[in-house]
Amino acid sequence: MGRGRAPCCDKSKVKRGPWSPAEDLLLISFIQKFGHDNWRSLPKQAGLMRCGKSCRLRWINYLRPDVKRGNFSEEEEDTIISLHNSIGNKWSKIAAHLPGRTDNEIKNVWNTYLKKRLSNPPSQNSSSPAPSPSLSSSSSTVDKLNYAPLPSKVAPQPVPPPPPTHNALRDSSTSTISSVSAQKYGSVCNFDPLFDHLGPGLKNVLEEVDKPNCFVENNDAMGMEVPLELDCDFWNPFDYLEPMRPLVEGMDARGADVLGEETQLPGEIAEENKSWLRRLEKELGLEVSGDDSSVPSDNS
DNA sequence: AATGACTCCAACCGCCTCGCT
DNA sequence: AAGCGAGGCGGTTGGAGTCAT
Repeated sequence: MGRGRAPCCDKSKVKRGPWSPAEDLLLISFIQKFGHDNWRSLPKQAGLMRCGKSCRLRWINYLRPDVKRGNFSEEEEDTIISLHNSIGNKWSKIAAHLPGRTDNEIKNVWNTYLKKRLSNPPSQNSSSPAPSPSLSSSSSTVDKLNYAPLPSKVAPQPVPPPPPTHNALRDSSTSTISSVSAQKYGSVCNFDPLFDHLGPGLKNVLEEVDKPNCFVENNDAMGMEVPLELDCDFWNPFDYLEPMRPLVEGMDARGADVLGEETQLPGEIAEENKSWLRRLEKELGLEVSGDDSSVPSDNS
């Protein structure tokens, strides 16, 4: 009589293992449009060959706009230790005290780093303190799959400034980006100058993500609105893609001028970014645009 | 250069809880 | 009250990257 738990999905028909960028984009796009009322039915509706649980986990642990990545601060570590002392392995409860951190991440940090540190405290005056987990992670698989820069142990990358907030974008007097012509950024899909250089495949993917809900193109001032479903300031698909977009001097991670002046003429894109686009298209298995034949096909 | 041990963390698994009927 | 389905949680694992030899 139905004893035993029904499997959450037909495991023979679902894809498992690491998520591809294209799957991430599908999931993000769907949740932006429709939210996630029903995780079980979500993958089918979104066109994902994934288990609902897997989608939920991927969203919560990685794709949510408010997920904080990178080093745990000392305060955060202290909070974890202190809460763990009092409530034990209640990772979700601990995570509730650390905005932007997920239970899974906290659990991993505890198991791989904090637990060891506590059981084997660094000797007094040690000149080689135990590395923080994020610092020791270097550029592992994780970095490859997460589409977000993590500090490297060897040569920490400069962390790009956070994306401009929705309000900042609206405020033409303060936004560095808004110093560029409103015409250029008037439409959401054109927000990133790189859009002009996308091949058709990547353009379709990114526009699909951006168009319906990430912003609404009503074009007063900058013409941008945050979707009702997402309580976030700003989301740019470029921030989530792998390989990581190269940093170009004088520009932020999305290629926007960070100096308050236009370092590039409208429509001009750093070669590094063009090359990055081509690699991205190849990686995603999309049609590679041909407007840039000068870019070497491989090895950066 | 090769390779085996170790580290780390995303993803999976299965149980628990909760809400609905 | 009991059964069921779905979401949530915590433990565990797989495998890529790094380090040591």
